[in-house]
Amino acid sequence: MLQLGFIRQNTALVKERLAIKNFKAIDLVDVVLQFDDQRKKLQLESDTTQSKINTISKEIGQLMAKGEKEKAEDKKKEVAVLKSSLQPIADQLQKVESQLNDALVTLPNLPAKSVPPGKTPAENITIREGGAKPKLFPGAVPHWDLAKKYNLIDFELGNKITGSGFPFYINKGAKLQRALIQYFLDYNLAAGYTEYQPPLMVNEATAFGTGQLPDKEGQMYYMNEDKYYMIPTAEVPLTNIYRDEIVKETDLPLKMTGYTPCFRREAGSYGKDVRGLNRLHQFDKVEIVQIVHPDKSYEVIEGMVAHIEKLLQSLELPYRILLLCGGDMSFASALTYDFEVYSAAQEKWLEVSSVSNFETFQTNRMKIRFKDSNNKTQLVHSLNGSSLALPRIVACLLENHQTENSIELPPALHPYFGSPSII
RNA sequence: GGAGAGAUGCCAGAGUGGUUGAAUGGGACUGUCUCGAAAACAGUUUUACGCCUAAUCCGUGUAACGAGGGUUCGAAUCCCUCUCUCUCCGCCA
Repeated sequence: MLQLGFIRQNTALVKERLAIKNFKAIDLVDVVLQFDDQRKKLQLESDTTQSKINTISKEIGQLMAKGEKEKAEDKKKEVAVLKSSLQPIADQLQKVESQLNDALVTLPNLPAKSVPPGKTPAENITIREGGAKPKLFPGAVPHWDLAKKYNLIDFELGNKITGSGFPFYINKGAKLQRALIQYFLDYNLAAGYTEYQPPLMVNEATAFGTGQLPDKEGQMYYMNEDKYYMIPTAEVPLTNIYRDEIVKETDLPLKMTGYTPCFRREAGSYGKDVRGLNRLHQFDKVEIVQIVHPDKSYEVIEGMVAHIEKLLQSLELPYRILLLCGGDMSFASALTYDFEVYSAAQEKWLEVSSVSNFETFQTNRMKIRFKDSNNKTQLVHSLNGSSLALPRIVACLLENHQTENSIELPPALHPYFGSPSII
């Protein structure tokens, strides 16, 4: 969430930036400030009264010790009066605080200066492209056909066992998944990330910390009995590792990576977008997360982009990097780059990674801070990126590298897969 | 799932109703000493939100001893609920 002090000091700028993000309820900014004014006023009243009560209570203690009971009784009456006057103020304060909080939490993060205006994905800016689109032979087919032909993935079986969007990976298909995960993790470890295997279910505080709640509640599977959410991405447990902590400045940057299945309800999705591996309810992903010094985050995000770009190059897939426009960015992000790979048989681009700088939006919710050289506590910045989401990578590997009677894998995968091709 | 014990500051660990935001020890930091270091000695050492302020300094108020309620003039200390940890039993990959 945004920092109140910042909103107060830069009200015009905040409104201007929110507009770039295509946020409709700009008036909420003023509402927030009004609630904050009320809150301060009420707190002053409440604190002053409480202070008086505390003073008198101490006096009562001293009187009792001296045995001056009557005087003490008089003081008690005094306190009773103060307390009854405090009650309505305290109630009001609590109400205003929760109203303030509700409104504040509804405001999305401000887009960075470099974010282009725009409302739809069409207005995203292509930063660069790499890798050549392959020329497929006549008769080349989409990945769902290849998956069947080589018995790699069974979608129907997944339907039987769970439901649509929960495929089985079989034989070489399962091994390819395992190879990719291992390769991606090793690649991240070599770049200095620490590997974590986090829980796949998280509690409410955790889901709130990274911004899934209250905004994207319907996107997550929920365990009603235990009040746990299935993670939609490893970002959620990984970023929350340092929730409510004041880290040492010298420990920054904190770099975490982890492989997890991800669970998304994807309510409302249908049609050809969900065909095959394009959109699933459960999929595998390797994630990278960084907690960094606020001065460094924009440098770090470029580093993360370069990191993922090299990984994609090693897979020999045609890709492009998009700078997302204001309207297409997520609620919590200040700057997002999307990576898309070209699916040659479907003849379309598929998103396989999203790299974002959240600045203090998440860390303000999670209270992840550090002490700077002046010994002042301030919020760190958080970032994350997929490196990478597996299904669409698999789809493109299968489609783009298919030959008449096999699928050739890029050399980087050979040691992990144990063979140069899928036959 | 059943029975019992417990949850205090960076860590260990006191504290069972009244100057306790919190003893003591350790750690960390600062200073003295030293060529430097160690030792010794002295000092400092939580966070959030108000007020004051040019100030994120200083001063000052309120709150926080797992979380949320309650009793009381007053609660870390008493009561209730929840969460978590430990021990024993049961179950079990």
